[in-house]
Amino acid sequence: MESKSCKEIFKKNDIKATKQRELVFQLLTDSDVPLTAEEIYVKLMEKEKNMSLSTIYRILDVFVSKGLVQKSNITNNKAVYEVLGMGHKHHIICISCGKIIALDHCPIQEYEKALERETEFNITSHKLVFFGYCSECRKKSE
Amino acid sequence: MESKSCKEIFKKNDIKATKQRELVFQLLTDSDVPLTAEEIYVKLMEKEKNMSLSTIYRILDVFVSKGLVQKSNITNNKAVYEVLGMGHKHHIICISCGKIIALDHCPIQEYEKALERETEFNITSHKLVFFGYCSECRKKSE
DNA sequence: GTTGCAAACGCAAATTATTCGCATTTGCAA
DNA sequence: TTGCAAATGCGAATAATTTGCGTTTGCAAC
Repeated sequence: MESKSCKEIFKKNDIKATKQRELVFQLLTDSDVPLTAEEIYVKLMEKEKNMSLSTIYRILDVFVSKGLVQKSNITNNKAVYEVLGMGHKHHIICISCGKIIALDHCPIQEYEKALERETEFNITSHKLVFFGYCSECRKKSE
Repeated sequence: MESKSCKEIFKKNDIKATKQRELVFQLLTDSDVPLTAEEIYVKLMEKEKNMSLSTIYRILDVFVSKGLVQKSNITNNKAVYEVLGMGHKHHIICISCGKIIALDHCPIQEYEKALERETEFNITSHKLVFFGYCSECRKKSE
């Protein structure tokens, strides 16, 4: 059932269905946090579903270009990926433990309109990330 | 006069004054757009003020750690740096020509408070970037 | 069901931004 | 002027991501 809808999504988006792509998409769909390419690589290894890291990068690029997946460069090193239901996501990240939480609500849609008028840009997207300390890390440090 | 205030700023922030640091700081102060480490490197070369790229990175790290300069990882590759007058900056970047404009106004301060209550995070900072097409690139493509 | 071929994969090497180690130089305080 | 910790320059190391290329695979036509 799951894999069937996965194939349908691929077909609808002109993505050739391969074993690897299904595995990556499934993993992202099942995950409740954004994942890095390497995390996907490791999780698949654990499931005995080895595949090349470069393949994972290529697959993620395809998903991103089709709008199925959002890529976010939150920190200065690794990018994280997550499936997009509807609408884009923002994030809040704990600078102590590195935990990343996705936020569905977007508080700046009206501001974006004003900014378009002000800057004469045609704005197509935006990214918003909050940094701080999560409740667990705050408790630990007390 | 300029260089004097530069030395004063260094002294006030416990930063040892060196020729290289003054050059980098001056360049950032004079620039009306955020610069990458490599852009700084090239601009100084053009002024016959050669210095090592790794030194530039180290100097920028010092400035950032003292709060004099903001480092922003807007795209997935190069970080950009800019001096901070007061308050942080957001950005709008043209996905056609790559031009980056800094925005002084911050539209999400109230939202951040609400988010702190909602997520139990202690939020210390955030990043906001808009992507789109600037007026010049839109004119060109017409 | 075969066949053919473009597209996808795996692997290793390349690329790119950034950092690090270490020998040399420099700013500043005594 | 001297001494020494801190800063610099250089090249090598790192780490994430991309790319080249030979092999494999999905799928459409037969």
